[in-house]
Amino acid sequence: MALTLEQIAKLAGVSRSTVSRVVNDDPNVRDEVRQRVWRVIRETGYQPHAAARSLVTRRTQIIGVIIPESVTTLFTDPFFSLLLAGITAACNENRYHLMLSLFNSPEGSDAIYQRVLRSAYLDGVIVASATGDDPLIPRLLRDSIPFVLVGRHLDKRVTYVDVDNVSGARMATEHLIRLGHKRIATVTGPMSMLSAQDRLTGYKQALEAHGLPVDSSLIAEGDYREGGGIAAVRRLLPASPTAIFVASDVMAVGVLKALRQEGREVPGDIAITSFDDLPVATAVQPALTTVRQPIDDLGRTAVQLLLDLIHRPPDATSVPQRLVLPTELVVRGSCGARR
Amino acid sequence: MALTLEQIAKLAGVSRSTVSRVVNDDPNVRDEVRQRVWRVIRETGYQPHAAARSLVTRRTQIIGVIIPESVTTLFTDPFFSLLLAGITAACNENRYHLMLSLFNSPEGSDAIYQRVLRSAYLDGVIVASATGDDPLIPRLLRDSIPFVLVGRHLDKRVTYVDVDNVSGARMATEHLIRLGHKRIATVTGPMSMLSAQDRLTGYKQALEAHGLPVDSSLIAEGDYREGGGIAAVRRLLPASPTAIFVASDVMAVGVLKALRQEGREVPGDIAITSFDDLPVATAVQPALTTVRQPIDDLGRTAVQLLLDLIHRPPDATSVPQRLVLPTELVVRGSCGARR
DNA sequence: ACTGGTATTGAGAGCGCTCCCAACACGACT
DNA sequence: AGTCGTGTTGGGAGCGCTCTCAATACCAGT
Repeated sequence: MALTLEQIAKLAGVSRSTVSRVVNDDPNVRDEVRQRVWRVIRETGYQPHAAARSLVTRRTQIIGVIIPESVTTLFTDPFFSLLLAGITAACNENRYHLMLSLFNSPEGSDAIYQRVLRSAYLDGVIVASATGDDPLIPRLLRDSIPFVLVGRHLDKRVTYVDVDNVSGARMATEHLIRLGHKRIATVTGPMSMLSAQDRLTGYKQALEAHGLPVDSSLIAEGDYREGGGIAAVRRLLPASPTAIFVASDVMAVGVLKALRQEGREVPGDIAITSFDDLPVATAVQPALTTVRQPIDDLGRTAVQLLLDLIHRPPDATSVPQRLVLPTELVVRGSCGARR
Repeated sequence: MALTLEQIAKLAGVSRSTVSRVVNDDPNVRDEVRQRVWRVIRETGYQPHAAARSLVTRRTQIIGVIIPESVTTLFTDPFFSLLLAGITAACNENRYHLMLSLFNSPEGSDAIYQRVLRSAYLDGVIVASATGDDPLIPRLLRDSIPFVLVGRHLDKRVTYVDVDNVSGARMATEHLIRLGHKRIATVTGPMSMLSAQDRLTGYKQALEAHGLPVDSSLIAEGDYREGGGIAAVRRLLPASPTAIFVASDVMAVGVLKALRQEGREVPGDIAITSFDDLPVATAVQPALTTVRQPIDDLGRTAVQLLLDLIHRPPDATSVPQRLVLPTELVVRGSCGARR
C-alpha cells in the first residue's frame, strides 16, 4: 500500500505537520530534522497523494490542452505534434502535468466541457487555434477559468500568443513579387480561422504595396488540408496565375499534386510559396519555399503565460497579455529563386 | 464559488447521501426524489469535485499515455498523432481523461516517473512503443500499476496490443519479389525496437520463402527518421539493389530524396515499398506502396485493454492479453507495379 | 394489533493532506 | 526573577466526497 504522511512521520519520529513542512520546503524546520525526514522519504519512496493535496490546496498541478471541435480534424497536422512537444517540455520543466482533450466525441462538446472543465481537474487550459467564434471562449471567460489561446482573438479579455501571420504571408508574397510575378494567386485556410484571415491580409498587403491589383478570381478558400489544396487549384487555374501563395504546407502538398496532374511544372510554370515549414516541406519535390513559424516557442510561451495567470493573486487586475512571435521566410526550390 | 454536495442537498431538500446516490446512479432512490435532485443539479450546473471523489474512491478517471524517453524524438511522427486521436476518442467514449507525458525532460526520466506515476494521479497507463529493454516496464510491473503496451514485449506479464509487423513486412517484400526483383535491400528501424526487429524478420522470411539469399550488404539500419533513410541509401547503393523495402514511410521519404540526388529513378531504377501508410505516403512522388496499419484501432484497443485491467477485481488472476492486429498492403506508384 | 421484511433515507466516520493556532523551549533583555 | 520574542513543533479542524450502518416508513401476512 502507498504510504501516508502520518506513517512517514512515525518513522522519522516527528509529527505529520513537520513532514508536511519538509515536503513543501517550509523554512521553519530545524536542519537536523529536515535531513532525517528527507532520508525517510527517500528510503521509502514516499510520494504525497495528489488528490488529498488538491482537495485542500485547490490546485491540481494539471493544465489542459484543448483542441476544439472546430479543428479536431486538423489534429494529425504535424503542427499540433510540434506544439504539444513544446507544451509538454515546458510543463515538465515547471513540474506541471498535461491533460489532453480533443473535443471530438459524439457526446457533444457541451458534455465534454462540463466533464473536463467544471470538475476542478484543471488549474488552467491552453486552447489550440480555435476559430474566431468558438463557443468555448465565452464559456471559459464566464466560468473564469484561466486560459491562454494559441492564435489571436478579438475579445480584449483574452490572453494569447500568436505568430505573426500577416507579416509572414506578406514576406512569402513579396518574395514572389520580387521574382517578377504579376499574377499571384493564393489558397487560403478556412476563413473561420483568424490565422487564415491574417495570412490573406498579408497577401493583400504585399500586392497593394507593390501596386498590384487584388483579383478575387485569384483567391480560393481552402481548409488547411491536402484535399483543400487540390480543389483550390482547379478553381484557380482558369485565372492563369504564374505563382501561388498557399497558406499552409499541407495544402501546398495538395497543390503540388494537383499541378502535376494538370501537367504544370513547379516552379517552371507556376511558382509556389507556402506557410508553416513543417517537416513535409522538405519531403516533397521541389522542396517548399515557406514561412517558418516558431511552433516550439509558441507552445512554451503559452505555458508560461498560463502559469503566470494561474499564479497571479486573484485580486490583481491586469491587462491580458498578447504576444506575437516573429516568422521567417525559408527559401527552397518551389519558388524558382534558385535555378 | 463551486457548489458542493451539501448545498445541492439543501436546495433539493434531501441529505448529502441522497444526492451522492443520485449522482452515482444508485438505484435505491425514490423516482420522485431522483427527478427533483437532478433538476437542481441541472439548474445549478453542479459538477462533483474530482479530487474529493478521488480521495475516497482511489480512482481518478485519468489514464496516462507515456512516450518513453527512447522514442520522444519520434513524437512528431504522425503515427503518434493518429495513435493519440484513437486513444482520446476511446477515452471520451468511456468518460476517462487522458494525461500525456513525454519523458523528454532534463530532470531525467526517474524523476518524471516518480512525479507522474507514484502520486496516484493515474488509474493506469498506456506506454507507446518502447524499446524492448525500456527500464519503464520493470518499474511499472514492480509498482503494480495497470498498464498496456502499444507494441509487443517479451515479458509474459505484459498486456499489449501490436500490429502484425512480421506479416506486413513479408507482404511488402513478397510484393517486390512477385514483381521480379532478386536483389532486394531493406532499411530497418532502430534495432532496439521490437517493431524494427519484426519488420526485418518479415523481410527475411519473404526472401527465404522464395529461395533468395539474405545478404547483409543489402541490410542497413535506420532510425525511423528521414535522415536515417538518406544515410542508409548511401550504404546500400554499392550493393546495387533493384528494390528496397523501407521499414517506415518517413524513412522512405528520405530514401526517395537520396535516390533522386543520386540520379536514380523510382520505381524505374529502384522500386520501393514501405510501412505505415501515413498521410505522407501519398504526398510524395511517386506515392508509396506501403503496408497500412490500423493505428486508430491500435489506440482504441489499448484503451479497452487498459480499462479491463483497471476494472478487474484485484484478486482476479488472469493471463495478460496480447492482441495482434492485421496489416494490409496498399499498392501505389513506388513499387512499379502500375506503369 | 403485531411481526417481519423491504425500500428509502440520513448521520457519522474517514480518505490524506494543508493550514491555523496553541504550546513549548530557549536565549536575551529589562 | 520576570518578560518578551523567536524559532520550532504538534494537534485539531476541515477540504468534498463515498460508504457503512442505523433509523424510519411502509406494506403484507398472521
